[in-house]
Amino acid sequence: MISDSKILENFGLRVKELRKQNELSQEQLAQKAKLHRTYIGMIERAEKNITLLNIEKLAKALKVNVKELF
Amino acid sequence: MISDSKILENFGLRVKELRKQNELSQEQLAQKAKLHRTYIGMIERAEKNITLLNIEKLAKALKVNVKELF
DNA sequence: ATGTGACTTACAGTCCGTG
DNA sequence: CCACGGACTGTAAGTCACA
Repeated sequence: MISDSKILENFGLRVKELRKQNELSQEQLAQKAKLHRTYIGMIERAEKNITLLNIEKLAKALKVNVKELF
Repeated sequence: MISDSKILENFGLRVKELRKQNELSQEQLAQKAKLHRTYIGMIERAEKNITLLNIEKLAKALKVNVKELF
């Protein structure tokens, strides 16, 4: 746990949920978002405090507005 | 310019807008969000790629959901 | 009240791998 | 296919003096 806030957890769960809906593996999502495969895993497990530019990359790869990730 | 994306700009403008609506100075917002005054300025000017935990701090200080910052 | 340059420390993010 | 680890590099976090 890197923080006592739930926001990273919720964000990670949301990414996982949308990734599944798009039938993507972590690796495929990583490719689409131009991020590293291990990093996607860390985000889903709420182990990293993601930055805004990468949030946008994920939103695009998952075909949703940034808003819908929250 | 730290990126060719507009998301940091839009985010900064949104923070500034909400800050004005709450009639706060950058200094006062910084205090409420437990961030540094100069850091708030950098965010509003889109000079920093803010992380999710700090986005949450700003949302709380501005009394909106994270969603509403986008 | 805010912008800016300079700075150090912490951690975002990558890359190699394993079970 | 994913969780997790170690080692690494780049950049965000956070602060300050001064304009």
